[in-house]
Amino acid sequence: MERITLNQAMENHLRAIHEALETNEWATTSECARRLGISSASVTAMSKKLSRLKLVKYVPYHGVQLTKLGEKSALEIVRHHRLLELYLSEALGIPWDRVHDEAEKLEHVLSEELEERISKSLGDPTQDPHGAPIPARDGTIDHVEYRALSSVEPGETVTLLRVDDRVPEFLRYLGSMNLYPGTVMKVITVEPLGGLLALRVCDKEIVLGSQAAGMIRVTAAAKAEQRQ
Amino acid sequence: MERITLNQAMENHLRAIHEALETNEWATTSECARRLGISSASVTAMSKKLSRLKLVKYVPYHGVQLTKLGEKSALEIVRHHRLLELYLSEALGIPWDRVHDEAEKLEHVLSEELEERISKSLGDPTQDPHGAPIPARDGTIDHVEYRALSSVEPGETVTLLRVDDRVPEFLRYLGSMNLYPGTVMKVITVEPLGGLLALRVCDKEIVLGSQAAGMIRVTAAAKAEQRQ
DNA sequence: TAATATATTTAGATATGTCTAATTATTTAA
DNA sequence: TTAAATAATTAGACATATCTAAATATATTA
Ligand SMILES: [Mn+2]
Ligand SMILES: [Mn+2]
Ligand SMILES: [Mn+2]
Ligand SMILES: [Mn+2]
Repeated sequence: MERITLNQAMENHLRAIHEALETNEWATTSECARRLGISSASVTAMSKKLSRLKLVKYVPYHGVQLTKLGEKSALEIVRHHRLLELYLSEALGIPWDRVHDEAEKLEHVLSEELEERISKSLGDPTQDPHGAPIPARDGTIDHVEYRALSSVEPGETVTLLRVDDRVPEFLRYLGSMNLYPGTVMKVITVEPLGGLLALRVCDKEIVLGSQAAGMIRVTAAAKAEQRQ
Repeated sequence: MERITLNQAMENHLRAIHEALETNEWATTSECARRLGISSASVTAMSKKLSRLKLVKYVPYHGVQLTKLGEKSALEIVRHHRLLELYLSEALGIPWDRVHDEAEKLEHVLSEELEERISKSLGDPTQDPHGAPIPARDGTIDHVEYRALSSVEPGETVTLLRVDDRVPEFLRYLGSMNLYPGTVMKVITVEPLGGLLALRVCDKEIVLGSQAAGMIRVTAAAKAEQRQ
């Protein structure tokens, strides 16, 4: 598996593709465009380029999938990104709603030596501040089964495992209610039409909209071990 | 003094100009080209651009000087660069010969918030690992008078104040002899032709070539306070 | 001062990643 | 199954920073 030199644009696209593939079989052009904040035409151009370099399988009008080589390359960036998020949060005290944007810039200029020292100084962690798994040095990554909180039935008790890290206001809102990865919560009621969710967390009642609940991933708490 | 958005190329040029102006009245095209590792033609193009933006005074065939605005902008990058060098060295243990190249990449993606937290965590330092002054938040910077070690007369005792940070092999060599900013040294002899320099440092004798001595800046030790 | 060497600029080209508008393909709804 | 809506691609353009080669200016030497 040959070594390929990636530039910033390629790295951004690869990470976007990787993250799109966490929930879908194909990374569609428009999904990548949305994640990257660029036009679909630009994504198509990059899909062709990455395909030429054997980093993705590109099927016109369907989208892309990562090849083995592309997966490996993407995981290197993802590792950079998530290690940085944790380092910024733990070592420098940057609030969890701002680490994503910082990491997005730093991930491209992190040398392997610096990556290694950051990882060591954090004790080779396996989770970023939002509950996403940090790929290991060797390119392996935990594969956790999640459910969206919005799909949980009333009466169930679940553990918060992971939250979407891209919307600062959302993260600040969660933080204000002390909803972090590891938090155990019981779903009390689900509004039939709007999907409004009432939760009990440590004897306090919290109400979440369906959009917020869709950005929160949990697992069944019965078998779910406490984490963090 | 209006605020200007700089991109990476502009930042690199401004820092190169600033550093060239530490020893010369004009930053010449070829000096900037050498520092940046690009062609003179490219430097000319950027000089025009920076001139149009009122960041430099550009006199064709002579070079550039920083305007007030350009000086302020350059000092922001220099602050990023030197703070990062110190942080990488102190907080992450990266050897002093490798921090320059790392900082060169990181300096462009350091947010003001991150800069501030790094500075705080280091106790708002005023010197980088190579003895260069770190500009303060407000854009002020220490102005120290240096002499090149190569211009010191035999018999004089001087204190090492600052070394060129761009050549890793040179820095490793200095490190192997324990020559760091703050080290006091006595010049024993100077070879008349080659400029070979014999020094006494802590009762050990060290011989330096003229090129190395030219990259080391010192001050007269009689009135020079011990530093670091 | 004139000739030569060196430094700088100009002209023209290239690589890259992005855009908009127009076209084409796919999916959804009637 | 056709028509309409949505998604993706193509074509063509643009901004940017770099390059090389040729032309021109400045500095140095004879
Ligand atoms: Mn993130
Ligand atoms: Mn990024
Ligand atoms: Mn440096
Ligand atoms: Mn740089």
